Amino acid sequence: MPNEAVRVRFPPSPTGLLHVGSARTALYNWLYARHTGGVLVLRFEDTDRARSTPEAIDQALRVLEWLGIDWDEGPTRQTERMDEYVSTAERLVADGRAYPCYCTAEELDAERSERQKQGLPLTYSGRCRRLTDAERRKFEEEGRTPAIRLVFDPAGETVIEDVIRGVVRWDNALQGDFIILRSDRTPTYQFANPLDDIAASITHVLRGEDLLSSTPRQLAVYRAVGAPEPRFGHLPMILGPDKKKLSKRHGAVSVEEFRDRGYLADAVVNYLALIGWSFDDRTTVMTRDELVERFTLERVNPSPGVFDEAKLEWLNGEHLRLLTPGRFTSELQRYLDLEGSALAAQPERVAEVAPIVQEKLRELSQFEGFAGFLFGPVEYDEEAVRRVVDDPDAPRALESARAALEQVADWDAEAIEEALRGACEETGLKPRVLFGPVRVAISGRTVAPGLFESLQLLGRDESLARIAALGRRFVTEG
RNA sequence: GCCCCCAUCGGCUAGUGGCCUAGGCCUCCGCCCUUUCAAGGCGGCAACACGGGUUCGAAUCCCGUUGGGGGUACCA
Repeated sequence: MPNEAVRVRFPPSPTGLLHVGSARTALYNWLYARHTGGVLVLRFEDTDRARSTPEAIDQALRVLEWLGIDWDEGPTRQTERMDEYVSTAERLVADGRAYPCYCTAEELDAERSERQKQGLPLTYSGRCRRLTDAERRKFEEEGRTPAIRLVFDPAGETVIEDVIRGVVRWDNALQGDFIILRSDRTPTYQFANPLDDIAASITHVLRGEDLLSSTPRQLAVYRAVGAPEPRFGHLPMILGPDKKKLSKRHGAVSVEEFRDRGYLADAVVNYLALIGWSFDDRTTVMTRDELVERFTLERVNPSPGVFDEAKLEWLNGEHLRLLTPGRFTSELQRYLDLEGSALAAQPERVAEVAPIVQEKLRELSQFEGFAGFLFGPVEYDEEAVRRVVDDPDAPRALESARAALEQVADWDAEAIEEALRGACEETGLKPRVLFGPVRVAISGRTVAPGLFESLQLLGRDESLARIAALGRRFVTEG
């Protein structure tokens, strides 16, 4: 029943941190492979030796693992296949499909600016293609080492049926012969990339739109070596809030930063899937399995999308709530360990507190500020304290709460709630008026987990002590 | 300069000629939840870039303009 086995690939160049744009490309390839039961090939394009680093490879591997993107073949590296690129280039020269080019960078620049001036496309003139043997010998004697250029037939046009953009066409006369092997004998991206895809029998090339205009040149390589052509699908770019290509100056753009800030991999995957793809007109929160089941190329959008951190944050909250309590606790503990938080040293306490914050957090990084008062002494937020001090009902609220809580026999959330509501009736104070000061008294803030659960976890003595302590402020400050 | 791509609320998007006085989600604003709130519930603001066609009928098709993006390297 599967027609043609799908074979896709993700070929990052290990020259820096894995960008969210690259991660999205990896994700779409992975989703497509998993959805179709196909194969995902991982390969590192490290022919740019000056910029490629082993650290970047490790980092990319860790990020993919964290995101839960696994691959079926590889990882391979282009530097392992150097001989292959060179011998293929030589064969193309022997076949007359490529030729040595002796032009220097300066000559090329001059040519380009001249064409620029004339309003012509900036393509290579092809002058070295017509060199005589004698001229070649002369250049060699001058010590020039040639690069190899592939002959690009200027006749007609190159047409593809892009999987997500439809028909795209280019005038072949505007392409020009391009370099496939540098003068140092290393291959260019335009050459190594298609050759590797051919070797891996890739059926679908799904990549960013920034690579759309390099398609004709790569197709020329397929044709030169007589390989069957793949389908191409160019994914929309991810933009920053200013609609420019997303970059460092927009803030966090490496996937690791989001991991370190306490985002869940599932939330990041869900969010990334939604930039450029949608399932229908109403589904937003999806698990990894749902994404795999629903992902199709037909629903990928061709227009670029802005990276919206606010929505990622919200989605992360949704995914935090989707976790089972046990899983939430372990994710939280893992995050605290990673951050080197002091709270990480009290895993039992973390496990006790986790359930009462799971409904409220959007990011794991909020935990410490949100529930730190349950781990040690309170740190009073000045603003919160002032609100209590300015409240004429506060002294009465604190005193009645203290008195009521003192009478609680079994110190659990239910009994605590009953006692505090009783205090409301007795004093005639509205719950929000009475509970507010109590909250500040025990947590030091106006924002905290559920009040009754917090009191229970804090313990009777500590709770009463904190309420009394805040009450004393009225004596000294009032 | 030249080539290519894109164009629905502030953001992500649904919409493939009539179901659209354009739907959902995020943000923002307001209200509610006899517990604050960053959680939950409810409600509100807010868009088919512009101009021509085609058609009985256009957000949807065609052309142009404008705007944005990408490419134009011995980077990938």
